[in-house]
Amino acid sequence: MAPNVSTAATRAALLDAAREEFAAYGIAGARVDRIAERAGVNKERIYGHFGNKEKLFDAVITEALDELTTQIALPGADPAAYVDRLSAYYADHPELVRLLMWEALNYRGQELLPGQESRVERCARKNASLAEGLGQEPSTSTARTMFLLTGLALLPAMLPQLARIMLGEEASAHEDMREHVAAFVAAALPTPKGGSRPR
Amino acid sequence: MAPNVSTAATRAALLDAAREEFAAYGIAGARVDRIAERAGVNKERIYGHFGNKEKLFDAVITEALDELTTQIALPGADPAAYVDRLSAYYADHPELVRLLMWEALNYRGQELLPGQESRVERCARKNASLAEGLGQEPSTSTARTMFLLTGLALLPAMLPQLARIMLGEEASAHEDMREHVAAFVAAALPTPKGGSRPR
DNA sequence: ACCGTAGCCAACCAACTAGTTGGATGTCAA
DNA sequence: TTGACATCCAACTAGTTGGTTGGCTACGGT
Repeated sequence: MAPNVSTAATRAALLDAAREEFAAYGIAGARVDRIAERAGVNKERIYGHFGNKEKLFDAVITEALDELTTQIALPGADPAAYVDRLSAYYADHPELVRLLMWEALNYRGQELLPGQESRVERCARKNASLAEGLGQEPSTSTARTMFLLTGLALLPAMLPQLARIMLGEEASAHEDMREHVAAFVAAALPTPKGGSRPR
Repeated sequence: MAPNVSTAATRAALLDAAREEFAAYGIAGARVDRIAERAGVNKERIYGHFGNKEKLFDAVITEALDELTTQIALPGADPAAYVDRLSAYYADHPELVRLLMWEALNYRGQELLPGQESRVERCARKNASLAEGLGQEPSTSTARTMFLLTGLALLPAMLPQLARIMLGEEASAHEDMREHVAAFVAAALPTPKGGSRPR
């Protein structure tokens, strides 16, 4: 029979609990017992729904990236504005930043990433949008720029300890930092004159 | 009596082994037994020299940052060149990048970081150097720029899985990426005209 | 010669951990 | 009514782990 509401609710509760636990502690540091407890579900259900700890992590990061995609529009004609709203999203969702970091540290170079095909596809669309906004054809160069924009938006949340050392109390002024990042990007990337229209 | 060569050698071997283990697996994922085995030293010596696992990590990252400081000159008048050589250093020492990431993920906001005072001091010197190179006074704004330059140099090694998704095979072209980062920085930051001389 | 100490070791310990097992309950189709 | 199956649970298992302990050896000072 089709899974009923209760099964879907169990799965959702486990994903929510796992997101918090993996964001805080990573894959090796997360505890399966704690995830189950936080979800109010038996530990065996984690294995029933997801198979093992690592597949649970994959499901968590895939879901978090899906949510990002539904909420943040493509770069378009204004990369600085794009970086600004992406920065704001990451500031509001530090768990996604941390999940990407744990994933990066766990990455061994060749194996497929969770949801790889759709992630590649989405990034290609972002690259195309950025290229159009810059009045250029999509290329490796524009993809590198897209990578740097994504990275710049992530940096403040990725390196809070470095921000603290470098900026002291000002490290808490997140909005000022976001403006600084957007200004940096605006200076680095020319806004195209005439021609291209934003979508 | 003063520690003899053998004691210093034990400590050095433990630090080397710990650097590899912590870089690869982080604090929670590292195994004390593996560190001791790799160092060719009894596990109890870790506790004898460092106290506990977390203090060992602190010693490792402090040593790695000390080495960075001895090898990379201050920003000076050419921030793009600075980012280029910093990028090259991080590309050659991915273990430092990873240690900074594990530290970031372990950071809980308020507690002192290992070697905090000297790290703050070094960053203040970098900020002063950058500010002078830009023909400005050191300020929170120049400190934010310094933070972004440091972050840009770190990005490719910090997010290899994202680079892979966004750039495909081109993700392995590290030198091209470094040039792209340096060009991005050169575009974002004006080179001062007249006035300031590089140190 | 003896004593104290530094530095080292093998073995140990108490607690922890991911994953499994045997069984219970509810639902639906025959 | 019965059987099959999905979904759930408490208890368990086999192995892991950070840190400790009791003792050995070498060395230097008295």
